[in-house]
Amino acid sequence: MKNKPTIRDVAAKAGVSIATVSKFINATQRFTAPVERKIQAAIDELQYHSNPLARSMITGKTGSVGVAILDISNPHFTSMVKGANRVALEHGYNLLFVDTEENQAREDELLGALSRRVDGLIVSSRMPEEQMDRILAFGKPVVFSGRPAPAGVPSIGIDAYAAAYMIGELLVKQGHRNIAYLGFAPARPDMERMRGLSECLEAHGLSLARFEVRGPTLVEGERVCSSVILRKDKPDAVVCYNDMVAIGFMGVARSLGVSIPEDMSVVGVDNIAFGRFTSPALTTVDTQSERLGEEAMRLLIRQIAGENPPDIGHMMLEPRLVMRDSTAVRTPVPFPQATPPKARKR
Amino acid sequence: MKNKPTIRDVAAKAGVSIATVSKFINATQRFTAPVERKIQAAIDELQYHSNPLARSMITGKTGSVGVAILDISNPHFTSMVKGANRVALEHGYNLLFVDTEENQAREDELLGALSRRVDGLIVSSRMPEEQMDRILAFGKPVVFSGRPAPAGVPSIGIDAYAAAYMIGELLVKQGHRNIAYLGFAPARPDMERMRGLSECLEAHGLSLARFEVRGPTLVEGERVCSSVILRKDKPDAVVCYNDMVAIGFMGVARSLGVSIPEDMSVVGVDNIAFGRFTSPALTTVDTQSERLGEEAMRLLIRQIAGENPPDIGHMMLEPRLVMRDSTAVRTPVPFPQATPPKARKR
DNA sequence: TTTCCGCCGGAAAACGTTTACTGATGAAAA
DNA sequence: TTTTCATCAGTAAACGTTTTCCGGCGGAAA
Repeated sequence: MKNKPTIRDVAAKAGVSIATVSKFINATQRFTAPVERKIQAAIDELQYHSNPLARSMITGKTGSVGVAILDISNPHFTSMVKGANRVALEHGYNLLFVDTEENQAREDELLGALSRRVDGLIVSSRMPEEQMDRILAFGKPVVFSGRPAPAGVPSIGIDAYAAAYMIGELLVKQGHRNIAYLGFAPARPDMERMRGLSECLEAHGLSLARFEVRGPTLVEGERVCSSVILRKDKPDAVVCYNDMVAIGFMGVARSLGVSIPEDMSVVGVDNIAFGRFTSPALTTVDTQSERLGEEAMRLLIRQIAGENPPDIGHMMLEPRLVMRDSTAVRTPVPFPQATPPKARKR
Repeated sequence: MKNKPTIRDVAAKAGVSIATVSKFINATQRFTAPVERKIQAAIDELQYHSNPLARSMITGKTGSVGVAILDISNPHFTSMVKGANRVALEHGYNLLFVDTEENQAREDELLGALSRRVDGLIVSSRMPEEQMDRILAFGKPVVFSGRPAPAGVPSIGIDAYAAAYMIGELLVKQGHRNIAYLGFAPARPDMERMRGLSECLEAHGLSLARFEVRGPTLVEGERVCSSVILRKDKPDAVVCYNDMVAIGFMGVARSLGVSIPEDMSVVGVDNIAFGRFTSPALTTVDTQSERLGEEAMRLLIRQIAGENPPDIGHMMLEPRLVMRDSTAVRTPVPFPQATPPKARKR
């Protein structure tokens, strides 16, 4: 009485075999009306729900997909998850998610545990290279989302290089001459952003100052702020790894008496919803977080359905500049202070 | 070669029986050194990981817990999830989560699917009353978090009444006389907030204006803003269902030329991280989101471990006022405009 | 009336484990 | 040397399904 009813209970109550019940439930064969009626009645009465574990054992399908994200408290990722969740649901899949920030060391273990519980995996966390083979040995379809993927693995992301270049162009055009980047070293997506930015500046004969944050978080943005503001050659614009860093940065910048954008322009990346509500509202680059999740899930589901990975390949979303109020045009200083124009070419 | 190795493969390679391998893996029995060595070698070589589904079928334990949350894009919930995730991990559980906002209609179905996949469930979404019996029939331990629970089900939450009362006291003490509440009707947690606020105001001889938002979101806060600002008898303070609503509200209030807190005070509930970065910084009540998740998970795990629900019962976290800059003291208007003092007592 | 075929429903194997239960082996106790 | 007993390893049943195969039944065709 206490225990969940099994298919056997239903079969007994309906007076048919378990095979018949199974086939009825899965609509894999039709039966005569009285039989179907009896089965349905038994199911209703017992409140029977088939055991997904047992089903999965047989079919090899679980009906869930895993999502490994870096940090669930970052709105960029929650948007992604929301997008992914929506299309997963549309296709009858559930989401099983792992916040890798918390785990790190246990990631390996988690992956192992996950591998039999899901039909596929979306990896959105940055991850040490050595973990890659683990992923590739995952044995199930994998899609990388918002981060560079190893060769042969379908992936989707935004063009981080283009995004950064775009920002660079904007800032230079606005007359900024002393631009700093707040990012973190080890991750490759960061490399792309930085490369785009510095190559853009180079093209304009400028160079890029660099400050390191240890993570894409509000508190890191706050932490790093004082060092960039107290720098002897204070930048007139900072571009941040993402909106979180930017928002954190702006918060303490203001409390330190630096007014944005008058004294310094700030731009972020991601276009999280809260960027509209800071003061000043944050200029940023939209990375289409939700769409990223949606497309990643579509890619994954197509793979699960058995389509050839080769013709799926890599998908690149176009970034879009979102102009708000944290950047302002400068009357550019024609040349660095106390240095004759010629010297700049040295 | 393509297929995942099974325990049988390991047993064959090690030259022992599958029972021996199983017992070795689960450390449920010791074996002689050479045997253990052979098994370990076989496992390493084959990269064997036991199939959690098959294990679950036998043991009846899944090693995962489900979390049903209302809306993953609300930082309050992500904090909760983060807390829950942390202690789940500590106890060797994984998190399986469901964003009920997206589902609504399918919630029933999801619950059914979930029930065999998890060892317990944390319910944090508001949910139609009729779903309750479904939950109670879940057959696995359930904890309600941050929302009222049916009798007999362990739960944890903050004292919403106290929180609201606290806010009321603050506003009245600051000299506000025309206070409005932005909430939504059907949910019970909302009722508690509203009751606390209105009873507090009543105690001071004031009454509460009420505006309806359709959800605890930024956009709802934005949407409702104009109607409260354009109201003939414009409130001098609004308390919002949560920080999301408050932040949205403040955003459009500013763009409509209402300056906060000079023209109007605003206070939220939850103390999400972004509240520090709006301008003005948001006065709010801390609901200990992360702790809420942690404690909910502890409660759940204790239940799963077989402790008696009765002596677990209900847990209530104390709210804490977080004073920031979106509220200001008013020089109270001694009596409503154009109305003689006596009339107020009517 | 016989033959054939399509439809309905059941028997049983399989999925990959865990876990009684059972034997066998050797060492310690008698 | 025999008995006892703990220790080590294996056999087989069970978990709740899906799915293949197969037999039986009835009606249509001959």
